[in-house]
Amino acid sequence: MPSSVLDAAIADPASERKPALRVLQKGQQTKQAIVQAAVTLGTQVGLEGLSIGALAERMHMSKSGVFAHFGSREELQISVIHEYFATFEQEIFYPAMQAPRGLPRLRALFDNWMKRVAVELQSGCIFISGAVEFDDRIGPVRDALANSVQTWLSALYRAVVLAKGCGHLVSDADEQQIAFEIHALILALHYEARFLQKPGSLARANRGFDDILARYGTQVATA
Amino acid sequence: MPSSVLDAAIADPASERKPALRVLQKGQQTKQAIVQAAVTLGTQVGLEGLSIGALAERMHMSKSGVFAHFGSREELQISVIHEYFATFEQEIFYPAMQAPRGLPRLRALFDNWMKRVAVELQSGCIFISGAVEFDDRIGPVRDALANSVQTWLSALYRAVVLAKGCGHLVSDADEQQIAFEIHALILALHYEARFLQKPGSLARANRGFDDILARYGTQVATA
DNA sequence: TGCAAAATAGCACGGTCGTACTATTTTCAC
DNA sequence: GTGAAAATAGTACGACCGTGCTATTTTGCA
Repeated sequence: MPSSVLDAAIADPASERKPALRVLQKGQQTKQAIVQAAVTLGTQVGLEGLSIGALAERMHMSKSGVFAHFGSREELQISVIHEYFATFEQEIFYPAMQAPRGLPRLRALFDNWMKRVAVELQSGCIFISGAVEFDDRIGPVRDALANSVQTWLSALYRAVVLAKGCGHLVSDADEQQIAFEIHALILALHYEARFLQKPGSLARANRGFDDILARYGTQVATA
Repeated sequence: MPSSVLDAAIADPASERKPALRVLQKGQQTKQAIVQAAVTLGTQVGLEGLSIGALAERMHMSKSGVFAHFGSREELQISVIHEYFATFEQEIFYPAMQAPRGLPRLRALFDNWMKRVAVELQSGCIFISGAVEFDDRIGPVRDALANSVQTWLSALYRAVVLAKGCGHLVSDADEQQIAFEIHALILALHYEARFLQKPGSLARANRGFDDILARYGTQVATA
């Protein structure tokens, strides 16, 4: 899939002589707007609940007008997953990379995540709802979702490994276990705050994270 | 809703004179069979994915034949929730009550839960998928689901409180925090093992529970 | 400014859904 | 065995779904 003029020219050499292949401005522009709206809608009703008709209505477009941009519902769902992952990177991952390696960065990662969860408690998280919807299915949508989640959790895991490498975590700390437990806190927060609407959940997730650091952190880190 | 002949007689005094109101055997019998099949189907496709047509096909019945037992799809969903909760009680809660109060009982509760999760990793858990499906909806189905989950989590919470009361947990242990973290382990296990199919998840959930007990348990308990 | 191509709309089809209404079959006390 | 009531089947309706096909409109370089 060519994403720029350059890519298109490389992919199709004929375009050098026949310059009919030009930059499509309007199309890609509205497509991006559709995907944005689809993410908003998808966080509310899930990837499965996302329908082209409802999306078209929200965009003040016809069903076929929306449909033409993707060619299939699955392609729309995959676009939503990619876009959602991009905002995850933008809001959580990249800012955390500014923090110094080790425990500060790990803490920044978690804190940014928690800040985002505070938003998601009103709308929902596609990585969580999608996991439930596609856990026993196969196909490209599941693959896209699983890959995105895997990439994200790997980033978390690498932050833990790096923290241990910096001597910020005790030498016998199990990085996989720590990543598992951090993930667990986020999932429980979503469940108890969003579905059960139980107060104090946010504080409990934070406290759980602090406890993990207290258990595995070294004096070097706290100093 | 009269669930026995006695209840029916009490609810409607006329039935004493007019014995036309008799025990309906066949009907309730097949209704129970339908609910059982609906639970099996529901754990696979979720409460929202549960359709009367698919259920009828699996039961070798007509759509209207199945429908007549419930009167609405919502009532079917609620029946499924109740039935699912009952098996939760049967397989996890009641057996754990046999264990002595305190930490042994808490551990039995968790162990039984883990045993059930091992089964659910192939099929799914309605309490988890339902939470995602109904987290921003209102109505009787959401209420039934939330109530069942609340009841279940309260049982877990009370087991923690009881353990602390027995002196099996340190006096400054936060029971809500402990219940939150145990719940978190189960959710992460479902996510990582069922959706991501990551090996070692079961061991990590078990290790997380052991860590909680190691942190908050007293010498009295381990002795 | 014209004109090809891209973007969007309109329409139709087959499918599934929940459910209302009616007909048929089965159950079970007398 | 009979007959009323319960259980089940049959059928139809309107709504929404994804998607293919054919207009119509809009875009943007020549």
